[in-house]
Amino acid sequence: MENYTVLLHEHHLKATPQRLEIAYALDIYGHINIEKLYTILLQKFKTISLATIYKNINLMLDASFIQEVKIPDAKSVYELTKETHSHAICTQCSHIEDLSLNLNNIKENASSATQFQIKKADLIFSGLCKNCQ
Amino acid sequence: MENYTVLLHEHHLKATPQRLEIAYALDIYGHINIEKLYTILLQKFKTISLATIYKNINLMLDASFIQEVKIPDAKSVYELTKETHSHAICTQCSHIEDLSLNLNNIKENASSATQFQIKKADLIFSGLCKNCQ
DNA sequence: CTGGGTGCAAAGTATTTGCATGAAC
DNA sequence: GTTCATGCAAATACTTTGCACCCAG
Repeated sequence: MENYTVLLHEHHLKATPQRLEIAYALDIYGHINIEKLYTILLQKFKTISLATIYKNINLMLDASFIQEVKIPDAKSVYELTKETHSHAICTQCSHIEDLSLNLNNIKENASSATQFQIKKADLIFSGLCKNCQ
Repeated sequence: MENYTVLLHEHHLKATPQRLEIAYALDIYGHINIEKLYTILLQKFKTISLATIYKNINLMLDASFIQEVKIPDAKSVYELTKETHSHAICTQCSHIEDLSLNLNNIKENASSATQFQIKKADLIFSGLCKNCQ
């Protein structure tokens, strides 16, 4: 990833320095929670406020520029919107990894079991990452 | 389900009237958020406080008497601990359904893809329930 | 230039804590 | 009787809002 300005514009968001830095941080770190994002942005913008973070996160969510990932026993983190994928989180070090899994079969099973018209499946694994085992 | 006193004791929790009612409400409704739980308990205990709800929910979570279910774009709900299962939520009416799916295969795939030692998989489907389609 | 973004302060909402009283075991 | 739960009030944490000023397009 490189041109966050274009990416923001594609989502009908103005490319302010603060937003560019949020996009950059999400891209580099992969998954960040509000608190950490604030800490990171503070290094670049000495006077940035949490209100700005929250406003932008909410706008970016509305614009589908980013996605929220709800994690068991932890605060939500945010990531740039990419192809659909699942997550694995380490209960020891909190490291989060993306993974692509084919969920078509399981979606069909769920659909016939529930009679739901299923639109998406959020799947998150918890365990120990390679380093923490 | 019937004897919530025994069930509470099995989890090393005293069987107070408030807790019995929480257990009953969770059993009947299946999945409830804090706010709704408070509303329900208020009918039985005119002076119950939200603090009591929160304290009990946290104790019950610690004791694995109940589980939290994090839902996309909505507040968490709680359910009595049962066999491992997945959830489907209707984006229209918020109805939540439990379903049993065999995730062994997908867990193995995730394990080899991430090198994680996987302990659990939380899977939640979003879509339209039979009534809302 | 103009619409929208930023930062600050304040408000609003959600959750936790301390403590005196009361109930479970 | 002893331990722990309850309910209230207050404190803390989290998130949103209003507004004056400023910047991206």
